Amino acid sequence: MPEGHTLHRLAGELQELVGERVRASSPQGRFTDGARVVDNRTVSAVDAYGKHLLVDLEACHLHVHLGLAGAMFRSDPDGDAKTGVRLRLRTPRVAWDLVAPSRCELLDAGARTALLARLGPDPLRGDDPSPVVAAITSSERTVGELLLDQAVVAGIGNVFRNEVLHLHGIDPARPGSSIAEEDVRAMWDTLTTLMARGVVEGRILPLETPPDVDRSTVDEADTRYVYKQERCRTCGSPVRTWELGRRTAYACPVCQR
DNA sequence: AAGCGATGTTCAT
DNA sequence: TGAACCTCGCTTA
Repeated sequence: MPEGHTLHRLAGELQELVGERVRASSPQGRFTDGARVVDNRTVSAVDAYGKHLLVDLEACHLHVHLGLAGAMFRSDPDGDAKTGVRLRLRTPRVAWDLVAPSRCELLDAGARTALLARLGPDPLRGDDPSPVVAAITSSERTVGELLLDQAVVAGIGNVFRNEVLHLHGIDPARPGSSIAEEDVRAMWDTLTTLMARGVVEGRILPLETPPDVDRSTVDEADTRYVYKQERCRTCGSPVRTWELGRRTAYACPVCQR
């Protein structure tokens, strides 16, 4: 499921379409008009910004947001698409199928610019974290809410926010203004590391893995410190859960202050 | 078979 | 603040 690392990984895989003329279709029928516009255009660029995927086809911009349930997968260009496929992009060599997106739309240049303008710095784009530091340390909103606000930081989802706050011993309920600048910068660095690893591995794993553990055999669900855990994996205390920023916050009342 | 929640966001009230 | 929407898989009946 998609946080920023999923989209950046996907954008990397989709580079194989750059320079290719693609056939576009909407087997599901819910993007028929858009597919008609895109059909037979050449892909000029594919990029991820936070959780947003942008596919530029000449003067046309395709915007995809996977939401909670969306996915894109590579498939056989000669086989039939599954019925639920919103958009299929096909070359003679490969087909890419988009399923269950929350957004799949065409943007003009102005709308594309406006979309990017409302996103904060993205740890996976090598952005300057200074605006994040300023936004968090000047806000009375909780740091847990701020980390999920895509205008503050782009690409963070509920796993990364809860895990990074735990790794830095910070209670999600603290106001942003109570967080030291160096702590925000340190969290940014952790996010950069964790998310980059997520791009490579295709899933979210914890910061540390014992040296004797083969990471490929690790069950992803068992590797978080607090997210969806009964007990804190650092100290064993029961994990506290509550609603914060419209999502479930998970935190250790002992480790996180 | 039905219900619900989920690594998400937008729109209506 | 609540509902809606995208889909699927797990839980409950």
